[in-house]
Amino acid sequence: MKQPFVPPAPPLLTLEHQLCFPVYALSRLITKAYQPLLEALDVTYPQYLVLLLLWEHDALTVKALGEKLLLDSGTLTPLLKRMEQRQWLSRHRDPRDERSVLVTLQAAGRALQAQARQVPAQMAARMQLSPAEIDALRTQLRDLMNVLA
Amino acid sequence: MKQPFVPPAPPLLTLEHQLCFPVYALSRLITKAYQPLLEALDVTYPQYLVLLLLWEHDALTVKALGEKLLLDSGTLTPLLKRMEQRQWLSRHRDPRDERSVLVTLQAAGRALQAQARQVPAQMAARMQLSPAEIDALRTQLRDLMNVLA
DNA sequence: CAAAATTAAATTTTGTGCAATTAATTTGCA
DNA sequence: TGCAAATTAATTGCACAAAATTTAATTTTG
Repeated sequence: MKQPFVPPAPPLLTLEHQLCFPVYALSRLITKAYQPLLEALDVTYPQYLVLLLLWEHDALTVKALGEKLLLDSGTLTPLLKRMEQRQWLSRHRDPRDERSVLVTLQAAGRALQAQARQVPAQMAARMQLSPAEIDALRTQLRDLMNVLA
Repeated sequence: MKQPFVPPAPPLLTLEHQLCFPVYALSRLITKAYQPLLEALDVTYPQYLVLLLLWEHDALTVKALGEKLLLDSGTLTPLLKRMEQRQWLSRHRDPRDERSVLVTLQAAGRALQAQARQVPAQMAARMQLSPAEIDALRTQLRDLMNVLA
């Protein structure tokens, strides 16, 4: 016999019902999935993101990198210093505005691009998503980013 | 006059074309969005996730917490010690298996639940998504998690 | 039953992230 | 011109996050 309907109190305050957790956990899973691909280049995941930008733009200020990656100088400075030590990039004050530090891609950093060429396709395969699915999800997440940013 | 068609090399190796970056950035934006709500409870975001689980289960081993949150003991142990210092929880070896540490919610930790009651609704409002949209996105991200986990 | 293998945490090391503070410089504008 | 306000990075301190190693306890096996 059916029980009379009693609306249960919505159990919103559980891990299972949060949107935040899948984003948080997926972010770490993705970083972990990149790792075997990136360690061939001896790059960490955030360093790879910096390289993606420098491969496109060749030189950017710390501020510009921070705006594009949503990271502040407290995070970027030590990360960039490590990359500078490996001669992937150089860091110099902009002579026109001594407050700015210009980050410039070096030859060794440029050379990494060739080794990274297959990384996006390998990751796409790993995620078992079609290009269209990836595109749709990316757009959705970007929209949500714009709401929160 | 139209140029003859030359298929451009697909610019996959740019930040803009990565799925990983929106996930990574959104994760940090979400943590940041939680912060004003959580600092009223004086909890960090990962600590809040631990509390969500303990509010549901009352007591869990470090291993069980790690499996549910996808975090290892290197991350959890210092985090749990800080929560123990505040009397939100206790940490004791399981007498039946001394290898395991049982994490048990304390009264002060239970009391935080009342203060957190409105957090999920406030976050939902902040994200400007309907319950159905949240649910759909969560499912999609969970699926991707399962592929990568 | 004892050696080997497994399991669970803790510890150590390295690398982000971010808030808050500080220092240097540039810009606006009286 | 001169100087307060704004801008830009660096620095400091704390909290994750994960890999690798260590230690201790338990289970498996011969």
